[in-house]
Amino acid sequence: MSGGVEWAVHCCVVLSEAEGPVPAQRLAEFHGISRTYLAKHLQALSRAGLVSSTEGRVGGYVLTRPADQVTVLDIVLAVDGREQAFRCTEIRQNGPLPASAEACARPCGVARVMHAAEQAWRASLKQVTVADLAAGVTADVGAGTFPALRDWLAGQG
Amino acid sequence: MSGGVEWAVHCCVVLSEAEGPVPAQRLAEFHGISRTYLAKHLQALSRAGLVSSTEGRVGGYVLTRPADQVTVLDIVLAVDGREQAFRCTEIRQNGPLPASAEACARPCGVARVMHAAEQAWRASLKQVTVADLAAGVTADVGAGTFPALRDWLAGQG
DNA sequence: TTTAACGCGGATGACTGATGTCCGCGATTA
DNA sequence: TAATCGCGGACATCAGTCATCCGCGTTAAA
Repeated sequence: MSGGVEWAVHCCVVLSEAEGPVPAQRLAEFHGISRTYLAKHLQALSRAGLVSSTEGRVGGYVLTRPADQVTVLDIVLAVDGREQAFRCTEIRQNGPLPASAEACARPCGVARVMHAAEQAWRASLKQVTVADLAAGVTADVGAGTFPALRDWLAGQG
Repeated sequence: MSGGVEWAVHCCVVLSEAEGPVPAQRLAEFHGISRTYLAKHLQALSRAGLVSSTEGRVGGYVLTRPADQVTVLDIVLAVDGREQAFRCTEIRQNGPLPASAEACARPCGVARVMHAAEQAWRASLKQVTVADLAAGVTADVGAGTFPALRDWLAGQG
């Protein structure tokens, strides 16, 4: 699992609490991470339609949907891609006793188990929204966190 | 997710249906995969205690436990390691507004969500045993599959 | 007793993907 | 006109996967 997912989720939480477009420069500075590399992941979020970007001088990123309609799964799939982590190489078709062609119409039992587990993983991520995460931050580190964030964002602009 | 997991699971299914120790050579030949590389994964299974190895001339691998007491999760953890796929880099402690030390006693909300999803993934893999997979093979490709496998294994010995 | 088959672990190299940077382009605003 | 910003491609680096080979000790058959 790529580390860019962590950055992207944290950025979405920040965007959900910001009042206007936030440029990648600010997001990177706020999180203490690489600006150029974070830009890649933000562009992936933009291509997936999760965030909207405004170009030009006072540009930046805004959440496209309300925070309670953006799940963590949405972000993970946008950054890490939609393909399954398990890739069946069909080794049942190899060797001296290969499976018949008609038996290979459906995926093999091993692949089915792996894909079911991945579905469970995705279902778990789908249950949590960016709004839930933002509420968790307030509960964890205090109600003053996001006002302070907004002040810092405004002070930089 | 490493491809060696797929090999290891298939090998465990074969071992569950074999009558005696099966050497890595046979397992690799049967699946049409690299012998030397498969040996690495089998050694990982051995270190994890899932299979027992007998050295020497007629050596090979045997399942240590009954097939209905070996879960797919056991195999995955043995081959791919027991660490979580998501690694929190604690970016909440970076930047101009770092989280306080006491707030960082517990993992952050993002990490909690990711770890919960991984737990769901593991729980799903834990529900399926090697015996279940073997039964699935019989259902998918016919009851004659494992007898033919045993014949082939005996014929090579 | 010799030989061949086998498991084990370390060293090694190729390859793939993740990570990270840089540059040029077009858009927008001061 | 200049500065800021998003976008995409090219590029370099690095870690992990994939795969091979070697030497060692073990065991059973010839």
